Order: sequence, then C-alpha cells, then structure tokens
Amino acid sequence: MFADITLPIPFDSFTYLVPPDLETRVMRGCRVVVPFGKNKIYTGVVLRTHHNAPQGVEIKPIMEVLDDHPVVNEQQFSFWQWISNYYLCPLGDVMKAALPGAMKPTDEKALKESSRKRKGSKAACQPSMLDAQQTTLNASQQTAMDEIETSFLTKNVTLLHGVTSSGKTEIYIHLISKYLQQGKQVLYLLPEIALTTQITERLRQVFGDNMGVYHSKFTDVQRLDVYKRQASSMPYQLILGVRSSIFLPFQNLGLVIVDEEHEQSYKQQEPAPRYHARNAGIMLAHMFGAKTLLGTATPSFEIYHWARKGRYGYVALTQRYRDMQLPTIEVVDIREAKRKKLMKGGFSPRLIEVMQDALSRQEQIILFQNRRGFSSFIECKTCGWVPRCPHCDVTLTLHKKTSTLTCHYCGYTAHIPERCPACEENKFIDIGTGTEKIEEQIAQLFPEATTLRMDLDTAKTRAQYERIINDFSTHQADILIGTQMVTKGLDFDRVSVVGILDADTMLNLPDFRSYERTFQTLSQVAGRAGRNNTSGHVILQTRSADSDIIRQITQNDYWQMFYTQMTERQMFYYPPFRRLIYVYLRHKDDRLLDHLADEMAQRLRAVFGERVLGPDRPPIARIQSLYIRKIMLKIEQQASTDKVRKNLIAIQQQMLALPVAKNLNIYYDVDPL
DNA sequence: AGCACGCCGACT
DNA sequence: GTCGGCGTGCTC
Repeated sequence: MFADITLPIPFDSFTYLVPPDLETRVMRGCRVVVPFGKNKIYTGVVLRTHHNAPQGVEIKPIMEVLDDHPVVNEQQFSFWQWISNYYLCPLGDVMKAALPGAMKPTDEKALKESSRKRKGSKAACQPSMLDAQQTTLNASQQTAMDEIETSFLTKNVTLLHGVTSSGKTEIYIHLISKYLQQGKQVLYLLPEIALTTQITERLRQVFGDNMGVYHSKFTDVQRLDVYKRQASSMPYQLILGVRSSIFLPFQNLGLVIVDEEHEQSYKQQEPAPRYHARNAGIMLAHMFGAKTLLGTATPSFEIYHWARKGRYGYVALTQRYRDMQLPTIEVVDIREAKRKKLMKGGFSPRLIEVMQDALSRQEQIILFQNRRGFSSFIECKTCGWVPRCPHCDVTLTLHKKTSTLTCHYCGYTAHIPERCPACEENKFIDIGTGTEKIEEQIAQLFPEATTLRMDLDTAKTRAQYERIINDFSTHQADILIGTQMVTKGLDFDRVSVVGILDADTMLNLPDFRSYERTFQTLSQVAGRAGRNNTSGHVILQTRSADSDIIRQITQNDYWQMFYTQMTERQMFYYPPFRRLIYVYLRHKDDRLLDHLADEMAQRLRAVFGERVLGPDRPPIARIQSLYIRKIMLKIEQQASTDKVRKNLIAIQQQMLALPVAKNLNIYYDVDPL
C-alpha cells in the first residue's frame, strides 16, 4: 500500500510506502512522520492511500502515524485545494500555512511526539452570558442590524459601510449572539494590528469561554490548543482571529465577519500562499452555506463595486456615536510656504500655530508621516552618489539614532561612509523625511513637549506596540509621531489635533491604487482627532492643495472619489473590471533573466494574447541578490479560473524544462495589492 | 524551501 | 597541503 503525503515544502505531494503494520492507521487527514532527502524528517498529512507504485523513484516508508483520527477534515481539504488552485501555489505551501507550527514538527521532535500521549485538556464549555447583554443598540444601529438580516435573506455577502465611531462592533456582537443561539459557529476576522487586548476583552465580557482567540503572536502551544479544540466535539463557537484563522477546522460555520475589510494586511506578499484572507473567508463561508459580513469605514473599491452591482448586499451606517462631528480637515498649501521659505523642517507656520495652541490647552497631538527612519536616503553633496543596498535595488534609509543605513526590504545594514566612494569628498546631505527626523525637529520647535514615536523600529513587538498606545492614552507624552501604524482604530480621548505632514508622497506612488489607499489612510488618520468631547482639527499639508483628490479627502467625498477612479480603471482594464495575475521570474543572472522573461511572455501571448503585459522590471528589480521580472495578466472577470490555471502551469512547465532555465524561479501573485 | 555535494581562495 | 566559500541540483 502507498500513501500520497503533503509536506510543508513547495510541492503538492510525495508518495510513500505504508509498512504493513501501519496499514490500518494510515488514513486520509492523519499526520505521519516521513524521511525526506538525505537525513531530514518531516511531519506530513495523508492525502490518500492507493496501490499504484510510482515508477522510477525509490519509495521510502512512512516512519510513524501521529493521529488515531483525522486532524484535517474534508471541508478543510476542499478549502486547501481551492487556495492552491486559485492562488497558484503547491498544496505543501498551503499545508505549511494552515497547520500551527506545533502540529508539524521536524526531525527528532516529530518522532518524540508519537511517543508522548497528549492528554486532551478539555476546558468545559461554559454557557455564555448571551441573554445578559441584549450590551445597547441605538436606533440607527438597530436599523442597520435589521437591514443586514434582510440583506442576508437574498445575499451571501453584505458590506457594512459605517463611518468611524458609528458602533460597528455593537452590531457585530448582536449578530454573533444570534448565530450562536442558533448553534452556529462564527469566525470574526481582524487585521493583525487591530487584534488588541481591548477588543479581545470586550468580546470576552460578552462571550466568555465560548470564544477562542487565534493570533500569530501567541505561542505554538496556545495555537495548537485552539486548533485541537476546534477539531474536538466541544469547539469554541466563536473564533476571534487573524488571517490564518480561516484554516482552523470548523464544523457548522454560520457567519464570517471581516472587520476593516479594506485592510491591505489581509493579503500577504511573502511567503506563499499569497492568499487574501477576506476573499478566502468569503469562499470558506460559501463552502458552509454561511454568510459573510464585511465591515469598514472606507470600503475597498472592489467590494464597493460589487455591492453597487448587486452581487453583495449593502448596508450603510452614517450616524456617529453621540452624533459626534467628523473632524474638519484644513488644507495647508506647503508649496507656497516652501517658496517663501517659511517652512521649519516639515512644519508649516499654520501647523506650528495649531500645535502650540493645543499644547497650551494640555491636549494631545498625532503626527502622521508615512516613512520610517530619518531620511529616505543620503547623497554626496559633491557628486550626487547615493548609497544603495548591495542585495536589493533600493536606496538605503538613514537611521540617525543608530548611525546606520538600512535596507527596508532585506534589512541589510551599513555604517555611514566617512568619504564618498565615488569622489572621496566627505559631505553628505539627507533627502526626504522620516519619522525620526520629525521627532528631532519637534525637539527643536517644541522643546517642552514630550513625544512618542510609533513605527516598525519602535514597535517591533506586540508588547512595545501596546506599551506606546498605553503610554500615550495615559498622557505620558504630548505628541505621537508615527507611520500607518497610528491609523489603526485607536481611540485617544485627549487628541485634538492630527497633522498629516506630507500627503503627496502617498499620492505619487506608481500604483493604480495609490488614490484609493491615500483616501483610506488619510480618512482613518483624520478619524483619530476629537474622539470624545473635544472637536477635532486635522491639518493636511500638501503641494497639490487644489487637486480633486485632496478636495475629495477633505470633504470625505467617497462617492466622487470612487466614481473618478472607476472610470480610469475601466479604461485601463484594472480591477475590479479585470482580474490581475502577476507572474514573477527570479534569477541571479540579469541578462539571462531578460531572455527568459521575454520567452515566457511570448509563450503567454500565444495563449492569452493582449491580456499579457510586460515583462517589466518591478520598482524593486532585485531582492536579496536575485533579479526579478514581472509579467502582468489582465483576465476577464468571467473567464474560467481553471482554464487560466491550466494554461499557466503548462507554460511554466515548458519554461522550466528549457536547458537554459536552470535555477529559474517562477511564482505567481493572484489578485495582487 | 532546505540541504548536501562540488569545485576554487586564505590559512596552519 | 587543508578549511570553507556559496553555486547548483534534488527531494517520493
């Protein structure tokens, strides 16, 4: 007897021999321990057993069976296969992402686990206080709730478009309660960064021990416990989790909630599988005949488009909590101020004035600068030489505090050179502004003010992140300077001013989504101002004060913004009018790669014709010493994904069979962000 | 993805 | 004369 086993490596499966004494125990969905390569040991999952001996390869025997019952159920297998097909990656990549680390030990650990008999620590399922909280919907929330339920009668997916502070969470809680009372399971998805202690505790108060939390920052053992419990006869009825929680075993899923639906972090670039947790969540719900609720204050254009077209239901929530006013956004034209030499670093006179005013009233300020580090790069004053990463094709960012130059792609770090290697002069100037430079400028402009900085450098861990939030909310600093991190649903009572130091850098990115993203990010950061009793004041500094996009942002005119952008996207065949697939080719030889990418594009054109664009060098044309080319496919929405996949895989196999294509690496990004 | 095997530089 | 650099080829 043989068994096809999927392993946590980028292949679909390998065939192993089932030793006679294990034949009764090797079942689809059980984990097994197998030898691999010279002397490696992996934990794999049995896909199927059969009697077809593979030809021409040595077959190794399965060493151990870890489970008496399947730990991956049929629904999960279907879902894994869907991810693998749709996102064009091997099943092994899906398996690697889907099972918690502790379930797929390698080497000696794998063998040890089989001897260690796990005693199932089944915490008794406490009845929750479901009837104790029927926690408080106001009239507009109740209306929205009714509309959602009506929408679910005819639509499987519904968009809840609710302005900030309109109380979406209360609606979620009521909806969850209804599903739990019907004995259905609920999956509540949040972006990594939004899954804070605050939201967990709030839901814990309502749902008590009926809720399991699944977060990538939890330990292996904690995640293993949640997984095992979900596979048991007493699973949590509610899972609050991040993107990877879509892979948990569910038994009778009734509802998937995707909060902050527009968040980019639901889609990951590296590593494979490059799945979008919101879209995969919709598919997961579909497989169970369950409903999906997508919540956000600034819907992604794709979702909004489908809601308008009637594919998804749509419910709007326009009233803010206690009728709070949205902050007013004041546009400050820094082109003018720059010309008149009135800028003090990144600060216009108007921003300084407003900040001083707020500080004198003991109010807090948030400053948004979407770039970490001190400056974007440094440049030799004499000859213009710019230090670049030797592995990636990008300029190195100056970090003044550590006196280092850092690559924000691979993390490569170097010291600032004493002399320019090109002209031997020793004067450098720094170009561009990061959070670190803003912090330094504040020390000069407002010497009495205390500051906190929140970016990838200061908030590397969850603890650091929560510490900064806690310190700022207890007013241990007057000013919080940060990157996008400060935009994520944080409520600070005493913040009256939000300063956006430079709106232009975001708008000018070479990306068809840059306006959509800028709108989302700036709307969110503006929403941080004046949350409680103070009315907020947002200062937006820009060099394009009279542009349409800036006007749409200041007037919070989502519709106009959407309409303008949709016209462009339709014209240029971008999503949601077409589906994008990026085909990436990587190779260490730049010239050979040119040739290979041309060859592949040619073969793709033979099948897909005008739908193929490129090859192109992506903005970062080299990462970690491998050169990269990108070929773009724009596929019609109604085209068969199955046909597209088969064509792509066939061409990939032709390419890899070419003798010159040794070491060519091909991978895909489906529905890229 | 790992990881071993294989062929050229600075060390005892 | 050897240790070790990472180039490349394979994994049931």
